[in-house]
Amino acid sequence: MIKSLPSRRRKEARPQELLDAALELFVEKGFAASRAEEVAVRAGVSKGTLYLYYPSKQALLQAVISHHLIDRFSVGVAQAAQFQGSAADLLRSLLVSGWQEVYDSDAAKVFKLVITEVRNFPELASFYHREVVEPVHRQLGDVIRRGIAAGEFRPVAVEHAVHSLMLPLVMLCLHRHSLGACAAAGQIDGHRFIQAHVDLVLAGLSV
Amino acid sequence: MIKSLPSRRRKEARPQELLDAALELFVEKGFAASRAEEVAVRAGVSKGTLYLYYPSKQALLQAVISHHLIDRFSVGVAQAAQFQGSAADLLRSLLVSGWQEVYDSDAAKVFKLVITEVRNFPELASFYHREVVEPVHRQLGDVIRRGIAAGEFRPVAVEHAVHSLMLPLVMLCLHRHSLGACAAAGQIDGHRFIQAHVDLVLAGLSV
Amino acid sequence: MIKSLPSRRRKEARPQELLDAALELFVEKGFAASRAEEVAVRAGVSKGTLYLYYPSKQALLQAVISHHLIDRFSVGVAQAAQFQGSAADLLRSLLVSGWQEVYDSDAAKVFKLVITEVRNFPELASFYHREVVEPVHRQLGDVIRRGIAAGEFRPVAVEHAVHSLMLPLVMLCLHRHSLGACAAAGQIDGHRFIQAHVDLVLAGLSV
Amino acid sequence: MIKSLPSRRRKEARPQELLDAALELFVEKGFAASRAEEVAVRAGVSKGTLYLYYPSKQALLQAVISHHLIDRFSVGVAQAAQFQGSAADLLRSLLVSGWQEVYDSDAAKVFKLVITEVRNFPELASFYHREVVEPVHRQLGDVIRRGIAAGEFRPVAVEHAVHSLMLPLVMLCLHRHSLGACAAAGQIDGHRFIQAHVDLVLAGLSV
DNA sequence: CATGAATGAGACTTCATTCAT
DNA sequence: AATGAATGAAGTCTCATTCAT
Repeated sequence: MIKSLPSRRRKEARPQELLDAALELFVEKGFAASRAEEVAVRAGVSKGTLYLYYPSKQALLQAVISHHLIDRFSVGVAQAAQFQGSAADLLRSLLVSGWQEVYDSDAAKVFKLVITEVRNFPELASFYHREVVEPVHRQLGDVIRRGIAAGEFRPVAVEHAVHSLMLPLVMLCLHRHSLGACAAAGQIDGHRFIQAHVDLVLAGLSV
Repeated sequence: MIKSLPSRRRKEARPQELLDAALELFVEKGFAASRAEEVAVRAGVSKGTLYLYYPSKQALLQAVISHHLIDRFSVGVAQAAQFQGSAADLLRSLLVSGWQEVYDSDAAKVFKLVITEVRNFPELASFYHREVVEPVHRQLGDVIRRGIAAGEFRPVAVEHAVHSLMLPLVMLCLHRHSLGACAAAGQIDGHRFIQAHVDLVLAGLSV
Repeated sequence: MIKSLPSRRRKEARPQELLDAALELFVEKGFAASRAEEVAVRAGVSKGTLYLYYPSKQALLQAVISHHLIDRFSVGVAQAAQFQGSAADLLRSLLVSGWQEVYDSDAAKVFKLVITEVRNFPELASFYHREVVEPVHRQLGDVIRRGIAAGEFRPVAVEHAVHSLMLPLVMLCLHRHSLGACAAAGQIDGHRFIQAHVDLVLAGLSV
Repeated sequence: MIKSLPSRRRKEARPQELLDAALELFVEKGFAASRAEEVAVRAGVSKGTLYLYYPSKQALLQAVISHHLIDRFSVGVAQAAQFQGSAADLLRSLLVSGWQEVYDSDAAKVFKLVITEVRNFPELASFYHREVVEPVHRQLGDVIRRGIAAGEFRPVAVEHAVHSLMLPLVMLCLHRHSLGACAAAGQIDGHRFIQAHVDLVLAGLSV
């Protein structure tokens, strides 16, 4: 077998390569329908090696999800606090380029994985809530509240407005890795939709 | 074993009972992690009886999905065509109570199932697109175009507006049967959100 | 369902129809690979009806074999005893037309069935030996011994000579219902071979 | 568990051990009535290991038959061509010791297996015909034709004479592994019968 | 008598996990 | 550390047999 990298370097990269392979496969086939051996093969190692790094298939799933979600959505709160412009500009700044990036990243895959597997692994629910839902809602909710207080937005129900902003963005990620991955389904131009959607909701929010 | 109904009557109900049990279980655990025998037990029959009605576990999945989606979303087009009021009123009429009902129905579960399983059963993609995406998009798109033509709505990109309306409603259904089913996750008041979301987007659409 | 015969008559014929269907199917697929229901269907009755006549699939097998072998090969001994011609003529008379008939009959199928199933149902061995091997060997052995005593045949080992006569005839029956039933295999003209074979062996026996 | 051999060595022997166990069991019980696990146990491995080497029970059957028949009967043709003695001597040389060996070998079991299973696996028919029937018939037919041409044999129908020679030898193999394996059945002294049979038929062939 | 829906033991096959090398 | 042969629990599906109608 050809190894293009020195084995020291490969060894250190193993856990990451396994996580990548696992994420890809779990999103593609679902956790239960994915074979541990295929994860290993995609990562370029043998079945046994997988078990050197992760004690079980389930532990691998949890590592995959933790790895991609921890600390990813809890940043930027401080940055938002000191933003100078309007609430609408801040939301645009936070959401458009931020979620275009998410949409293209592995985090989009992780959303699919969480939605798909959370009922079999309920501990994922609190983890996901703590690492994703909570920080994002706190941040966006604060900005919307600030906009309402400043007379920039209509006095809407903040929680619902946050959901109106966010649910389509999450759904877009899910779609990309479920129906959107199938030739027979309609495609969505994600980047353009994110822009259009944020614009539309902001128009609805403004006085 | 107690049999409260004559077997003739039971027999006719079997396929439906099996479909109901299968939908419930597949949504709960995912298709691959669900055991055929548990579907049978939930339907109150034995393993063998399941195979009397469906030749394989996969055929059962397909029957579940077909049963709930066929013809459900292709109705109401004619009704919309002759609607007299404003485009906004028509959209509200179509979406709010319509999707509150969907949200409470088995169709919501089927959305979860389709998103979860479509990559393992790609034929679901074209089926879902034909039975759900296509009719809904055609209908909503037409109403929005009518609103734009009448000067009631701003000239937005119609496809994106449809997605802004629909993706959160679908995501809401998915959420109900994934994270929303877990105690540890945040809950969403679906009915109120549907109302608030449609209102918000319509506000964003109006001139 | 159309019943072309009065049900009284059909009822009386049931056991025979079931035996015929079972023989055909067991020879075609083997006992273990044959389904009880298919026997019933071929006999034109339902699965349940089969069990009204035979208590189990194995009982059906035993009935099939008994029915076709009992008393079929133990006849003709007396007839042979009073035959006037040469031993060779007697053998020709007994074997040629007699085994051409066997070759065309259900008995040929039963040979296949016995050979195929005897190791799973050892009681078949003694039954077959008593009803077929013993009578045939006694009869043919006697004729050969008479021919040797009369100076018509060379003093060969009688048991081996009987086998030289009989084994190809039995093998011919087996072939008809195994390889011979497959298009891809070579065919044997059974009737002509029986004639030629008996002639050849009798030539070998004669002084 | 005691493992007397290094696993490398064991591994290489696995396929052969499985083939041997499968042949034995399939001949004993028939293919359909044999359980894959019992094949594995007889080969000293677990159920799963069987599937490491053969992808299905049916593939195992085909491997068993191929393994024992391929190239076994297509040899010796050249040897026969340059034989110097009489046709009768050549036939005796080819058949007597040759088939005594076959009779004692696994090939005898394979004959039983082919006859028993060919109607469920029709691809066996062409395989058997190509690997066994064709080479043997060509070879024996040539020798008989040579004997007739040399005036050593009577001008008999060659194909029938070949069958008169061969069918009893094949039947003898079948018998050994069906009725002959049952205590309740009559036994045949195979080696002596082969000798006697070839002598008898050659006597019948000679002018 | 006849039916065929229902059952559940049992067979094939898969695959997560272990462990000797 | 890495491998991959081996295991056996578990899952899908079949089918002989039963029994209510």
